Amino acid sequence: MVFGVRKGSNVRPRVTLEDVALRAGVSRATVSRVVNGSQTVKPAIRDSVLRAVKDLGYVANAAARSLVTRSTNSYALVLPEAHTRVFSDDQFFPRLIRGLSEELGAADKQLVLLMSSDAAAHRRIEHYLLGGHVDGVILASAHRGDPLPGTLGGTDLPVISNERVLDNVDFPYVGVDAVGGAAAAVRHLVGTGRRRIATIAGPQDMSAGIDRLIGYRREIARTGGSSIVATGDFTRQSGEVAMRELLADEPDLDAVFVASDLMAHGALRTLQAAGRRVPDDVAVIGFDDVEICQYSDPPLSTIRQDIVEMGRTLVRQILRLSCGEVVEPAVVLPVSLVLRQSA
Amino acid sequence: MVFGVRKGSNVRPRVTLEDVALRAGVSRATVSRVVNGSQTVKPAIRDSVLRAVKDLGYVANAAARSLVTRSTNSYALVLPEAHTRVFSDDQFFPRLIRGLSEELGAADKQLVLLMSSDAAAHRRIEHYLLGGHVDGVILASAHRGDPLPGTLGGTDLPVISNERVLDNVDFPYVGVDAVGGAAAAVRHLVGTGRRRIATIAGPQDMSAGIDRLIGYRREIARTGGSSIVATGDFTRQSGEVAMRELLADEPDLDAVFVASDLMAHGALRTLQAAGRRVPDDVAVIGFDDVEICQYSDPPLSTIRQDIVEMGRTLVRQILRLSCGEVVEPAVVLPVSLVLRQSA
DNA sequence: TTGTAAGCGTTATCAT
DNA sequence: ATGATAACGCTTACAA
Repeated sequence: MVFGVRKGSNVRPRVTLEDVALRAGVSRATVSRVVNGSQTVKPAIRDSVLRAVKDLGYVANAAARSLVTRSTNSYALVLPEAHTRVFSDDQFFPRLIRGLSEELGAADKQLVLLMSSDAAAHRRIEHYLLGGHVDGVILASAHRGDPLPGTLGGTDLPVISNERVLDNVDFPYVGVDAVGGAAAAVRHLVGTGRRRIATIAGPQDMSAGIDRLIGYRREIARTGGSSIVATGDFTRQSGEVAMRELLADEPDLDAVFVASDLMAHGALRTLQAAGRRVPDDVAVIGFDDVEICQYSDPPLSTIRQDIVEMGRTLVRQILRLSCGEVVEPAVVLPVSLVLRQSA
Repeated sequence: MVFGVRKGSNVRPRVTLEDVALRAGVSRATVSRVVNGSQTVKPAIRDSVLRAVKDLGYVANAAARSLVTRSTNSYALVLPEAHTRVFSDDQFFPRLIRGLSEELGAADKQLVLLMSSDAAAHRRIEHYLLGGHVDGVILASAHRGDPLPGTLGGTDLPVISNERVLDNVDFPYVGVDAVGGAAAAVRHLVGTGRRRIATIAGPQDMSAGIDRLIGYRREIARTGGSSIVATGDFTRQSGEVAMRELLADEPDLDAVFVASDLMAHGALRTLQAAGRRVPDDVAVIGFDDVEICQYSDPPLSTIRQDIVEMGRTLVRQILRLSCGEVVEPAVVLPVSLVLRQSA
């Protein structure tokens, strides 16, 4: 209580290795060995050290350790705050975090969250990452044009992404089979007799938007149909608007594959307002399988992707990467069609 | 490229203060001063140092700095992963994170995310926090019975919470006026002529659940009515179930105040299934103002709380706390009644 | 105004 | 199996 407070109110004299060593009557080196689980310490000594540790409530200082080991046991999740999926009720973000957190926790690593909201934030993040705060970086949903990937590319920091490809750099990534999922949706629509199948696509500056459109186009082409596309930004509102456009342009459409459930939810409303029955007049399939699918009217058929698992896999890869291992450039997780009542 | 790889693949020889000093022809101390913005450095020297910094791409090493300053510039957000609000489409979690992230970013601090999922995770977190990794802790939605607050209480780590009161310890907190919000909802119901007003309460082991029930009871008592309560766990499903109970017990109820929008959404479905018209037969008011309120049938009247602002305020307080300042034991943010069509 | 040097709390090398 | 001791990269008295 008499110690100089420099910054913060960390008053109590910190317990160090030295203190433990003194109490246990051994050297600092020995305490360090015990604390780090070395097998070359005589059991008796080990025990007395452990007792001293417990008595004193010793916990190794992170900074000191990290200074010498050159590793922090922390990993950064960088994501663009602007990302509409992050702050809607899309559940992408919570699910991702849950997966990351689970797997990181199992490895006794920590997650630091970096939101790249604006230019200032971007500078801060870059500085932070380069300052050796973390052992690796998980890049989520970076947009095309985002400068960070480029910067990171020139670094020796391990990076993993969930995007198929960023501007010029390409990091190994872990994604879901969006192309396949979209194609499966269209295939189902075709298989159930739909003939004029439109799509509401997502933003075309990120894989989630691009790939789902690719899958749609591919399958439409395969069946000799022609593409009918409107574009939204993954929000409900944009879904409503896009659906109106579609209806105006192609009044005779009988199905829509929508690149996100939220947009599909919006589309459902437009359809209802326009007096079209779903699925009788027009079938709708979304993408993501968020909770609202079960509560919409009618319940929404969709493509399910396992974001929690994606998070876990992302972690497994970055962990390997930061051990110097080489990992597969791409891991693609499967998706599945879940049928409810809208198609 | 010839350097020993110890852990990680951090190969490239790290640029240190020393390197910059050498290049700029000054001492390490001077470089340090420049980097830390000291005003006592001659402009010419300052410039040449800055140039060297840029040329070399120097970024101060976090661990080294933190070792001597005893501060990390990071703050932990601890939240119980079990928390249903975290992984539903409740938006509490994303909004909180957004607020924290914004305000922390403005202060050039970082956020580390700690999910307390199980006992093992809990031990890890405790260890992590005690290891001096962070300058302060933000405790979100700790449940009653959670052991962490107690542990933290015996520490000199600054802690701020969003719960009015934890088991035995009480940290300063930043909350919303849940009691007042619930009371306002009931008051509106009474004011519009409702007479048999029930409630679906949330879990009674956390402030969010407790306070909303208190507000309901208080206002019901004030108007001489009698309480009719069922309890859920903040999920839609529990809302459906609770509403069924209510209907069974009190078939003549004409209004329900529901402690969360998700539960209210569930209740709406039950009501509809039971052939009760909303708001004609029974009025419904929720709590939270999540996005779904605008899309439910009918759109849901609710109590709006500004979680982003709560996050920001939480940060402001923990920042002050970790500077050794004393902060007000409680900051209570206002809520507001937003009327849509369900009441 | 600038430099020198003493730590900060660990881990790791090298003797013993 | 254990103990000195030298880093690790930085900040900060204190001296000049």
